[in-house]
Amino acid sequence: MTTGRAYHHGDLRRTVLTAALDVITTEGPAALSLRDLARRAGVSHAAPAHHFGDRAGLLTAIATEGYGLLAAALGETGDLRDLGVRYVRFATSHPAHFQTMFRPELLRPDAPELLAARERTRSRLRTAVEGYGEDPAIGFMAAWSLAHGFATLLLSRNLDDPLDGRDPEEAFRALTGEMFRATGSPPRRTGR
Amino acid sequence: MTTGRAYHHGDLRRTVLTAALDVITTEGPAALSLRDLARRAGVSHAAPAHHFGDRAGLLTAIATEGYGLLAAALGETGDLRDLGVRYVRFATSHPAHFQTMFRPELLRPDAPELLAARERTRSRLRTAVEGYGEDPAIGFMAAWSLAHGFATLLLSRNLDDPLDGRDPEEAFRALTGEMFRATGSPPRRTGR
DNA sequence: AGGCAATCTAGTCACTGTCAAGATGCTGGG
DNA sequence: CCCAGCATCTTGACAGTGACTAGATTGCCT
Repeated sequence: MTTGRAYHHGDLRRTVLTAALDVITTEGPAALSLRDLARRAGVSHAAPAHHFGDRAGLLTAIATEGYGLLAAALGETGDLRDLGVRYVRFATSHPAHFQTMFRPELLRPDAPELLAARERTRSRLRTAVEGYGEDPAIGFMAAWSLAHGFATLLLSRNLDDPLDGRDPEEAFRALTGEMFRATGSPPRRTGR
Repeated sequence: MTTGRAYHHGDLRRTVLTAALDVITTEGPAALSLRDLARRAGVSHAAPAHHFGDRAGLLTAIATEGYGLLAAALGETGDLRDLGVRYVRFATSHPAHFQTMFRPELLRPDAPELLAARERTRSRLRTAVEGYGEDPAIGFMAAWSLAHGFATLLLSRNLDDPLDGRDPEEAFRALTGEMFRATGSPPRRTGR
């Protein structure tokens, strides 16, 4: 019944994933209901569990995918400021992934695919920041904190007033301009 | 039964609140169960609802209290860097409040006490940052993003590696030192 | 053609939030 | 002093949820 073919939905895994992203985008990861996702996909209430195990498994899959997408979104820029802008852009264009990635209490903490994807993305960030300040670890934390804080406040609708209609990416660019103005090595511009 | 006096627990509201803070600290706001809190307080399953209405009401109360505590924790410093350190210190010493404050999807979005407390704290931040950069709104977002990002990454256990045993507050101080080094007006030191 | 594993269904259980109706104890006005 | 009213708490019920089990269906591989 439901969609046509009774058994073997075809691509249930992907269908559930995108439905989940929809829900998370509008109502947050806490509002996720496996049964609701099953209804949306037109399958029985226990079907999603077969693909993801349980709720934490589904969210872990989303987070893992998110780290992959983030790594791709960051690209190969050598410009630190561009890197930050891309980080912010990823958060606004993939809010569900972004939110889920930073809610460890909802994930399987030791899922190997997740750990691998996260480490790959993190080392990408780390090497990109290298050579900008004196202490690489401090510089890494500084750059990440700035971009992450901006993205987080943006998604939680805490920057609406100060932005006042401005484009978030442009605001972030201005913001980094003000802060990084005279650090050790100025960012070399790459063609974006 | 349970604790001695049958009816009229005495301070159920506060008891439930602190139990909730306990749970949120270790397992996050999503793991909160009103029935579990009732059990911990030795009270019937529907008793908490009388004080908070529903789950969102409880979390809204926590967030409201959090904004008050944050305003108090920020104090009256004129030193921008100290202000950031205090922001980070608040996040680490009141993790449950901090996390709840920035999860709007779990809160009553238009609770007047919440809006008032938030606006009071936010304007405190805004005026503190005023006069540091060129564009006040940009400076406000920059300072807040940096402190908030650091605090958020810290609480989600994303900075464990780069910190490598260092004291978070000291790391944040070093971090701001590197970033703000040559902005418009250097922070004037106040006796802390 | 036949079996096998992947996929999905159906049924169940304990748990949760929320609501309604009733019980209990405090408090202040006569 | 007492009793009416009110805040507080209990009890019971209902729908929705995640998770588990056993069984049905289907595509694939040899």
